[in-house]
Amino acid sequence: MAQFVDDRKSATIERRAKLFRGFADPSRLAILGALCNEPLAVHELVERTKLSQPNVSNHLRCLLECGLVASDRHGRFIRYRISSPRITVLLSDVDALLDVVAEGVEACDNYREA
Amino acid sequence: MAQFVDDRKSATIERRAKLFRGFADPSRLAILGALCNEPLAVHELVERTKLSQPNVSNHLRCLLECGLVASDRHGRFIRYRISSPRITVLLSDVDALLDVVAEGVEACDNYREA
DNA sequence: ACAACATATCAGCAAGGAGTGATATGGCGC
DNA sequence: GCGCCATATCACTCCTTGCTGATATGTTGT
Repeated sequence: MAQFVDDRKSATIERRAKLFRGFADPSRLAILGALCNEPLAVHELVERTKLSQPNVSNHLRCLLECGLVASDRHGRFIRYRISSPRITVLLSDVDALLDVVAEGVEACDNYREA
Repeated sequence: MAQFVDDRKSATIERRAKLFRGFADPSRLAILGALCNEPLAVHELVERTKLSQPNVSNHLRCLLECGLVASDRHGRFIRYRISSPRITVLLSDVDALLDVVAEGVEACDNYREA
């Protein structure tokens, strides 16, 4: 088993932090969750997630740029889809970890509960 | 395969976001990385990570409360350790996902590059 | 060309969250 | 009990980030 990185300034840690940051918002997770179910157009995502259109659009911009989603235009519609099955793996493993620490996470007052 | 959650207000999504938030900081990841290698006392973590003592202490408080780490006092020293192997699994998952999206994540200007 | 529809972008605001320097608290040795 | 060492906490500052309402841009149908 390789050594784990502990240098705050290392590229690995920076990248990891950035990627985790991309998942660390309820609205973002709602969009990803919807897309894990099936590919969807923006207005469909707006409907599913109950988020505002500009908000959804802005999140999608970031997801697209990060390579977490991909898109195809169909006339007026742009359909978005998850770009890698590793995303669903990550969500499952977060849930597995939550099984162990849910109580603590809930009790912790360090991050907002939105 | 179960349905993925897309309701921004659901407890599942809130919890996930909160847990991801706990990993979404380079300093936090540096501490976790060090602890994945071996159990350490605060001053050792300060040394390894090059972070300030109050900073390390504050992060540890949160990690402890969330149940991500556990601690044992040895006289003057309090040694901290990772509480679940699922944490290392999650880090591996993120690395696997980064293999696919590193370029995009790096290019994305949406989150700070610390 | 124009209107309707779908989506992206912009500017501004408010809240969240990380870090620091100083200080408080707890354990140990004499 | 006191001084030293280890660690926790506090108050404040500053930067980051998410969202909104308005507007811009792109596509389609007539």
